[in-house]
Amino acid sequence: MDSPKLSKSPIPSASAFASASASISSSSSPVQESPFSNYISSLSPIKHDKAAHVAQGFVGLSSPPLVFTSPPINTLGRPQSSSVEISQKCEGDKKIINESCILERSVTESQGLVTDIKNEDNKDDVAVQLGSSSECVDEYLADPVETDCAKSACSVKLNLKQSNNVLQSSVDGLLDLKNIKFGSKNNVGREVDAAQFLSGQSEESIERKLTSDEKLLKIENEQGSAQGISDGFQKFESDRFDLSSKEKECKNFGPQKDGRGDGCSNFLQQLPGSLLGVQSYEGFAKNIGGDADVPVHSMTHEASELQRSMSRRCLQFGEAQPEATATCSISTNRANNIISSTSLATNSETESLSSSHLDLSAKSRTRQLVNLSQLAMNMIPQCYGNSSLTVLKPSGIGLHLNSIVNATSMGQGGTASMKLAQAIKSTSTTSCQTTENIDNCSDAFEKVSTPQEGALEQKVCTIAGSASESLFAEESVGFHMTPNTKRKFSSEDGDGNDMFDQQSPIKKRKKLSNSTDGDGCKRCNCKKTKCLKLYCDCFAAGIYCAEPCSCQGCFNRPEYEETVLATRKQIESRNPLAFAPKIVQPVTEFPLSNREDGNRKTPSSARHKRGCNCKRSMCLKKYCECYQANVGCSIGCRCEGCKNVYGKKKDYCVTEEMVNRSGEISESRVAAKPKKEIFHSELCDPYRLTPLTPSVQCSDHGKNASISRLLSRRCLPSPESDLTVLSYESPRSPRTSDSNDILLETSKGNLDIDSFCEGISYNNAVTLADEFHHTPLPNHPSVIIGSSSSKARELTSLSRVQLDPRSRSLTSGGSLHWHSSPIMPMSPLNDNKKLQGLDSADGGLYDILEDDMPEILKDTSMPIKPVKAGSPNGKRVSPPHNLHQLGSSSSGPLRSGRKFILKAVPSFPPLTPCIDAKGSCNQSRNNFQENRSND
DNA sequence: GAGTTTGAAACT
DNA sequence: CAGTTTCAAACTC
Repeated sequence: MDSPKLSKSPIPSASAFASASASISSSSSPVQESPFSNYISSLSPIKHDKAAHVAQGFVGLSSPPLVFTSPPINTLGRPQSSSVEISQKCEGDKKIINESCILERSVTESQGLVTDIKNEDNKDDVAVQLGSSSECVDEYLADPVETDCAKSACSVKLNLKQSNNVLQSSVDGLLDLKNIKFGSKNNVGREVDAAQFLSGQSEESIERKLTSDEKLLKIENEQGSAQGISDGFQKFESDRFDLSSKEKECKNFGPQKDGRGDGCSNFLQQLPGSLLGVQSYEGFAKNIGGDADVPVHSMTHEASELQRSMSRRCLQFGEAQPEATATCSISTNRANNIISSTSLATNSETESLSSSHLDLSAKSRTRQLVNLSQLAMNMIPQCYGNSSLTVLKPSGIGLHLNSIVNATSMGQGGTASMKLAQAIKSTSTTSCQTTENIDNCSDAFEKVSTPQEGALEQKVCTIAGSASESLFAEESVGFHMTPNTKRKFSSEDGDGNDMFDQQSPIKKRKKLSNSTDGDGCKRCNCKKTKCLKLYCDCFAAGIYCAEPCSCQGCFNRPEYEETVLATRKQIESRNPLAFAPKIVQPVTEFPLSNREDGNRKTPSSARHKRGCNCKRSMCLKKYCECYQANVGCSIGCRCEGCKNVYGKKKDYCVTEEMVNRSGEISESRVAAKPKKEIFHSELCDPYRLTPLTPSVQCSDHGKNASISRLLSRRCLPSPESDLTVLSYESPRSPRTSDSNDILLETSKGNLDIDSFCEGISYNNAVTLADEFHHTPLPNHPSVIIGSSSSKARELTSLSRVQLDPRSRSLTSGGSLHWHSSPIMPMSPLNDNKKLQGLDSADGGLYDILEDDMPEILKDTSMPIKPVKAGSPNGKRVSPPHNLHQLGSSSSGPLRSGRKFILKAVPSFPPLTPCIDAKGSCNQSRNNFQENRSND
């Protein structure tokens, strides 16, 4: 994990903000970029922890910070920056009685930031929102009670609105001011929290500051600057729980009725999650008190805890996700967001629950929603329109063995990864906090929630799990849900803090239950490594050792956080992917027939990133990491006599072989293959080396990187070959089948994001990212082709070449690309040169991306789907044929890529909100279709 | 529970 | 990069 310090240090964030602000002005693109970074960060524990790490995440990539700063998604960058600006303005203008001026300024600035997006209408909206936000703040400050109520109410509304807006916008595929606005709004609120929080200021100090500001604000309010507080409040009371109505309003999305809404949200955001939040919450509760089922007191208490936890979470998650500023917790917030958005259902119960919850989480929600939406857009354009839930899941592609075990056994829960915990560090809370937060949330739900509680909770859990899992692509890439989380959920009390406290009885209980419950959580028994090496499952999984552990001299504990972090850094320096999930789920699922043995269907054709090296266990024992992870062996495995019940390497290879045969591409590739790969392929397929190296192979952290390079190069001996690969895959070849499945799912309308996301192989993710960055969705067909993990690489390389015209020039630029929003239209035309250059020029960056990148990013699943859907031509794909044709017919690989795309495109149509989101995408898409029709 | 086996991680 | 050592989990008894 990244050093917590980085995440802690406000400086990075500040710089990020500044850059973000700058980037904001540039256009929506920056925003889009952030999601990837987030994914990346989430996926790789290392990067997650720190906000900074986003930028740092792929240090090697040299991604420009600005890129990451994308506004909405990258809450860090934009939000903060905007918030900073706003705050500065506010402070500077404190004396200014006329809010309108402030608002106008803020609006103007915000508009300036959003230069590209600017629309008159939007402007109005922005102005309204901004003003409202400021008003809200002022109001809040002015009248603690009423404002609190109003705020809470507003926050609820805002949350809903924002979420709705975000969702809607996402659905609409619109990356626009709204998102930006939200980001900026959020930023405003955050700034206070984040800045102070990060700076280590105590809540009290914050409160004092607010108080001081309050006076000024009060004055402003008195002058009637805040129109709507009273009105809004009244309205709120009348409608406060009418979430549906709010939601409608949000959907209307027009200028927000109440400026307050924004302001409230802002205010909430500003709340550090400390006293302010509590106060607001209290006020809210008091106001609502009569109606509230739960005693105000308890609610307040919880609220305070939630706020605190939120803050912590925010920090943690913020680190976990670069995008998130200190304020939001990703998993929980997301869950909340999702819940609120998804379950916005008008139920009073839900309302009450959501209201309390929303208030608390309001800050993060918008952000999260934005992030999610963006992520979804970036990652899964097709799914973008769908609920955030779907999006979430995808993120968690890779998992540590521990995580996997847990995940498999658990299903939902998971403890916050160490990474997250590290993020927490800044807050001085332990890693357990994440879990704690979750617990708190769950508790809050329980207390506040009504009958739906269970459902909501479950949703939350699911969401959290998905989020964690996904970002692990999310980290959660990001987030690795560990057994601990599960425990907490399961446990009633679930005191997150105690989670890691070995001595706490609760832990013991948990341990007992856990050990027996088979949550799958591994606990270490390290004796010599002090749990500071990858030998330690806990450490490797990014979690602190807990009570269940029997380790000796353990330093993998919150109290030794610095040591842990330092060690992690060291290890990461050696192998950036050391803490990345070992199991990746390539999109490609081989035909069941291939997995005969796979009696236990490998959940999603997941594979071990590096593959196993079993010699004697025949992959039938837990010695085998593949087996242990319940995944089949793949080409990447060097195992001998593989009998993995989840999937024999041989089968895997056979599948590849089949593909190859159909494509007949393999030979040329084989020639190019490096010895190692040949060796692998040979193992798999004596006759033919599988041209496509499974993503798994790529995953060898350091070592594999080189391999991956070789592979990519091999794959790209000629642009044509690349094309061939693409074309080849595009058809319904076995490989494509996976993609097709995905498409089918999507077409059904039930995009199984989870599976989809999970399905994305680590490498694929990289590919995907590249593709996204480089290519607009319309062009993605090629990407689609690469759905299979093995394909992923080729595709990746190919996509790079084809998709990213800049690949050459931007060797390091890869990072940029990576970060760049997927939406960014890529120049459809790529030169063969680029392809060629790709191999050599890409160099480390690509390697990093491919090998190191979370598969989610790489995953071309998105494109795949379209391909699949569009794969009427599936058979057409005779590999050589396509290659040559493409190559010959089209002047260059690029062209061939286009052709391929054309074929694939047809399937796309349904897909993508993302694409639709941007006109450019649509245009390209249309063009593409046209070309296709012409062809 | 001790000892053995195993393969990943770490080291050279 | 390959080989060796170290380590801890998995396994066996």
